[in-house]
Amino acid sequence: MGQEHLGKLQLAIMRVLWSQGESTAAEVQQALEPTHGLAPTTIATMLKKMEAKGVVEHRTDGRRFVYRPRVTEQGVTRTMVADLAETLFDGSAAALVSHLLDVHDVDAQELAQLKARIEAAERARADGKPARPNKPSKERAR
Amino acid sequence: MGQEHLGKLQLAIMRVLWSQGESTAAEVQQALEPTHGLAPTTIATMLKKMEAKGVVEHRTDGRRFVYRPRVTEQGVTRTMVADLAETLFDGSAAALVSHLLDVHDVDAQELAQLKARIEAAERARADGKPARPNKPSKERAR
DNA sequence: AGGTTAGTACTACCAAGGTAGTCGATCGTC
DNA sequence: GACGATCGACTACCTTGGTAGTACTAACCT
Repeated sequence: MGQEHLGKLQLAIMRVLWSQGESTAAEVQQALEPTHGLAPTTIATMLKKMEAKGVVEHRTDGRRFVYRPRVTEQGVTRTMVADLAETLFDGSAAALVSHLLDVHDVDAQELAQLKARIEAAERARADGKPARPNKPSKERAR
Repeated sequence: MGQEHLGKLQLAIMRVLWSQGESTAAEVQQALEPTHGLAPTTIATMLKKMEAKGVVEHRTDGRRFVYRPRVTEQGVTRTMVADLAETLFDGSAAALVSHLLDVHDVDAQELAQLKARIEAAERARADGKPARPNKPSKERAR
């Protein structure tokens, strides 16, 4: 099963891969050097574990391993947010949004932007557009 | 630092404590029986670990341990959401909301509610003070 | 060719969540 | 007073993320 459930370091590594495209462990390590001062071997090990999990894959170029993402940023973000929404809000995206408005600060400017987005979404609904053919709305029974 | 960072089982246990108030390990286990079919010892161990972390505490009633939450549901939810927003959206609540509108289905009715909330928040901003009119009851009981 | 270097593999550790068995003290009962 | 049922304590194991040292090997440099 493709668990696209990543930890912080794994996320950071994926971001390098997403933005830089194919990279070797050393390249990833260099990119992460400023923020995470980690040993090259740490990155290499992490990449290996991530390959075992299926989120990256590698090809061999001479004796270097060139890694490439196997999942998209959207996909990862999506499943991670969905997962949190699931455990915390019984799967309701609306409840999560609600919580965010309640408890986390969103400044006036952002509020206005959000309102515009919502109105856009409403218009899309009204136009009868499926808005976005996404996954088959899996029943969240529980 | 109070790590109020809970896993799924820990969350489930906390929910029992939050809704039932003080409970023994056995009571928690019984409450969770239908959904998680776990051994009583598992719950007891988990409670012990959770106490070590500071999210619950116990008092002794005869030889039974009666556990009680030390953190609130709001607090836990808040830090967990904030944490996800941090790792995924660089701490921006607005970006997370944006993502939710983008990618996760929020039906028309929910959109309308959300819009109302945003407008309320905007008014609150303008008035400078609190005011949280209708909170759509975070409804998750089953 | 021989030595240095780069780069992966292998191995090991720690912490935390999750899962559960066994032990020991105690309580109620016969 | 012995006896089984309770219940917490202790212990152990598995998994995963995170971290890194050591070993091996192939390439490169002189």
